[in-house]
Amino acid sequence: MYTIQQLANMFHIPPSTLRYYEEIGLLENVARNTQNQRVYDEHHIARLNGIQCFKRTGMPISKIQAFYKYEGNLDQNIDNILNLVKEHESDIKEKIKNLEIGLTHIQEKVRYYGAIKQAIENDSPWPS
Amino acid sequence: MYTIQQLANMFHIPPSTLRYYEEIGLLENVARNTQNQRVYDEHHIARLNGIQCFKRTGMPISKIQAFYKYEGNLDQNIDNILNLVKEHESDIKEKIKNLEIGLTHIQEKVRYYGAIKQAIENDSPWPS
DNA sequence: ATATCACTTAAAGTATACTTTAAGTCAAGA
DNA sequence: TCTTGACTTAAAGTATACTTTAAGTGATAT
Repeated sequence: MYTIQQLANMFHIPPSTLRYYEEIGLLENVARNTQNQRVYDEHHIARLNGIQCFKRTGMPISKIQAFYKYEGNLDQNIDNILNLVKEHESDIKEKIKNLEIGLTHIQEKVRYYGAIKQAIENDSPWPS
Repeated sequence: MYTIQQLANMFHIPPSTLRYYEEIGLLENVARNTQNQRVYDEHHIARLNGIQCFKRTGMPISKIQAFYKYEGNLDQNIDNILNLVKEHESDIKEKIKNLEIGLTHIQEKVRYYGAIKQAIENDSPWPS
């Protein structure tokens, strides 16, 4: 049993984000204590781990919502959920490819400006 | 010499985005014809290639702006620009790492739900 | 008793990066 | 001449994903 602040610390997100995730249906069945304060459990920990995995890889909220909607009724949605994760797999691979192409260009720029810096420093080595 | 529509086609972006980039200073010195219409040249082609490289790797507009600001006065900003590109290099590497970690998790899910799908199909192979 | 703290809500606000709209100009084709 | 098409502007609107604010509740600390 966890308070909203404990979960916030655990996942390095503000409490407001946890309320927001609940509001949009990403966190479900959040219990309340006698003071009407949210009480989370292991299910929410697991769910948040999943959410953070999806978010780290750039899955939009709408798709994360769809994923957990399908998860809640897996028998009827096994094809949907399989398509969703496969599609996200390709998305990630494409993102990695783009980043790798971009990385080599950026590294060229690092070398290029590094060389210019050297040239400038050699041009006036002892500022008189 | 290119019209806004030609550049838009070339870079697969709407003309409004080209106007927007000019408005925020990413595209500079755009000439006008007698009809007051924008006329772009090879410098803008080169600049847009650079911008798209930065954008593909997730560099925020504010940083792209800073890059070209430094580029315009390189002598005074060689350290700034070198820091900027090196920082972006690390950003890209971290993004790739995150995506690769996420990818293995997603691939586990693909296998997991694939197995479930098989199980469901074997459970009722001939719907009577 | 009172202040403080951790929570609660609904609604409005923020950041980023465009995109759309409305109103207008200019030149060429029917 | 009139319409069409490609452009122009400034301003408002959109999408995504939160974040902040304002007002309030209830338990604990002084």
